Amino acid sequence: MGAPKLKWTSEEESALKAGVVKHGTGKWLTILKDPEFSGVLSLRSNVDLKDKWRNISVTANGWGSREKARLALKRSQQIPSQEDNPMASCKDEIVDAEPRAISNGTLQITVPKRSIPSLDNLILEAITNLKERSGSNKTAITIYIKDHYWASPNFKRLVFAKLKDLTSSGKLIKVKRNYRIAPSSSFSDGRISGPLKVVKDDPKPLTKSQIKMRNVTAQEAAAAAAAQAVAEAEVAMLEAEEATREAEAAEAYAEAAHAFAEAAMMTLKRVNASKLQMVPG
DNA sequence: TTAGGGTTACAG
DNA sequence: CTGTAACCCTAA
Repeated sequence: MGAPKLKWTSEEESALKAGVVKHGTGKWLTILKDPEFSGVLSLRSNVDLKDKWRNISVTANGWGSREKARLALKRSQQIPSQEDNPMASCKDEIVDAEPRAISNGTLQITVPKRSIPSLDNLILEAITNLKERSGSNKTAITIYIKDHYWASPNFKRLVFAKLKDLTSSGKLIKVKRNYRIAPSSSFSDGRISGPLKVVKDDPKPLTKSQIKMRNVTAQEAAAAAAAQAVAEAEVAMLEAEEATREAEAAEAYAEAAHAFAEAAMMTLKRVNASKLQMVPG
């Protein structure tokens, strides 16, 4: 709630988030030196970035490792009246959908370090992290993903189409106006609707000493770009699918979308392959 | 250089 | 006074 010292502007926050998405959590100095963000973050240090990210994580999540420590501290400080009443008997409808997807320890956003963040997983992550007892609505899900990842002009439509698809495929349950994760559905597969399949390709056997930092960074950036291309290809295909029901002339469009998706995948593969060759001095 | 504990400054 | 966000200090 506070707006104390040198408050962070939304611009700075955005830059930070973008930087994390691009370089991954931790690389604060890398993010800071990135010409793309150095302008906005020129007044911040790497430590500031780290701290800010921590704060963002805590507030966005509701329960970071910091809040626990805080509460523990408070408890020992105000030991008085510790009647302790951990919710006598929570009659609240038991919240199912245990956040199984979040077991990263630091949980947090899934940075495109190795895996490709498909829209499916993004949506699941949004619902899981939002922890809405009665499910999350479209708006909340959209905002979540928008805030933590990227924003495309047709993003809203994208999510809507995807949500619809997931609901009809039984992965999500639509209750009234909210979406919940299907009880008996381990979502964590890498499946993507339609014929397109995410290549979990991950062979990362390279020894650290063999890769130049610069190359790794470039690779990750390219992978992120490719992932977005794939996501957009998904949208195109979904929209094509819907269009097919109304107009049969959409076949060409669907084919184009498919071709685009394949092109994106090839780009990804090329990137991964090229990194094996890049071992300059 | 980064992660985390701790402290300060400000809002409610 | 309490909670929170920015800032500080230090071990690894």
